[in-house]
Amino acid sequence: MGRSPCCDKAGLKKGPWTPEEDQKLLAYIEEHGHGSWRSLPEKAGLQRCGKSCRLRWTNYLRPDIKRGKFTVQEEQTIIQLHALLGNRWSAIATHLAKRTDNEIKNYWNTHLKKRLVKMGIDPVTHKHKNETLMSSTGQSKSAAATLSHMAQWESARLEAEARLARESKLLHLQHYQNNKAAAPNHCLSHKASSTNWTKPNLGNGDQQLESPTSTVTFSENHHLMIMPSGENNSVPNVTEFALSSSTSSDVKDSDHDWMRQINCPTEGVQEGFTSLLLLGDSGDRSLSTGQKDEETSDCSYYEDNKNYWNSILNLVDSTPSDSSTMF
DNA sequence: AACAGGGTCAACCGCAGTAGA
DNA sequence: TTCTACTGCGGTTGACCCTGT
Repeated sequence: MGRSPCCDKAGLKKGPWTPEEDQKLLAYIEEHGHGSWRSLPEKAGLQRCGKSCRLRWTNYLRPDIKRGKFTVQEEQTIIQLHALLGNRWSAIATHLAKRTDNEIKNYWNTHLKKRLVKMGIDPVTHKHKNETLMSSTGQSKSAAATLSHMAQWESARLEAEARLARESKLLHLQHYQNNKAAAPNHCLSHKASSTNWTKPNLGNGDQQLESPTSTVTFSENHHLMIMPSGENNSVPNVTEFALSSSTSSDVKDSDHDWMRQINCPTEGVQEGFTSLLLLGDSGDRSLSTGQKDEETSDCSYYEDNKNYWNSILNLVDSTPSDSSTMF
């Protein structure tokens, strides 16, 4: 596995990009597409390595990037997806419209992680510090195993979906580049159009991307939703894809039933752990509403944990209650 | 006004995975 | 099968900015 030596070359510039460099890169990609990143700098007249150009493009210059403050919904999405996926920023980024993995990673490290720590929640496990003490009981153990199983399954599904989204994005970009000559369009006013991804206007500020397998709705004000796409699906849907992948080959139909049971609506799900977390930094909150005595706390922790994961699954689960097509 | 310390974020580094010869 | 070239990803760094003293 030879590692790319591109950045070791002498004479290549490092550090912050100048507006002139940005302009060169932007102009070149608009004109030719990025093609091979390695050869791009030379062709574009940049004294940079290809890697640096790619990073600048993907994290800053790309037209479909939203900058500025994260909304509460975005924060919630990040926290919930992080609980499910861990530090897989690119996978998380596929579920946040117009945010880059780098931006999400930075935001997590500088804001969200600290907030969790401040509240006594382990940012890695997303468990309240007290929860560790409860883990020795049988019920908690089985609950933990159940939740872990659930998380693994969802993780595999999301991973597959993220991969699919990436592929579609690529196709979309290629299509965009191919169409550029016919219909010149400034990069920064780029409008999504592709045979694989469409972006209908929902008229309420929401943006929707439709992949061949599912429709991902992004909203400033609403939870992320993934819905089965229209009737003309010639490609297996995301869930089927995930289920057929090696990472989730052990998930059988019985697991789906099991998932359904676990995922049945629970009172207070929408006000789960994360929502409470986001509502304020008031610090000394308990996991459940009200005070718990010692005898009931174990059960309550289990309930809270279940609610937490349910809220996560509500977020990522594309399954409307009656959509038998998904399973 | 000057300095120190902390926070933020763009950019870099290096590993891992993959495609193709 | 092996090697090389290349891309993608996550962790880390460091310059810049802000705030408090």
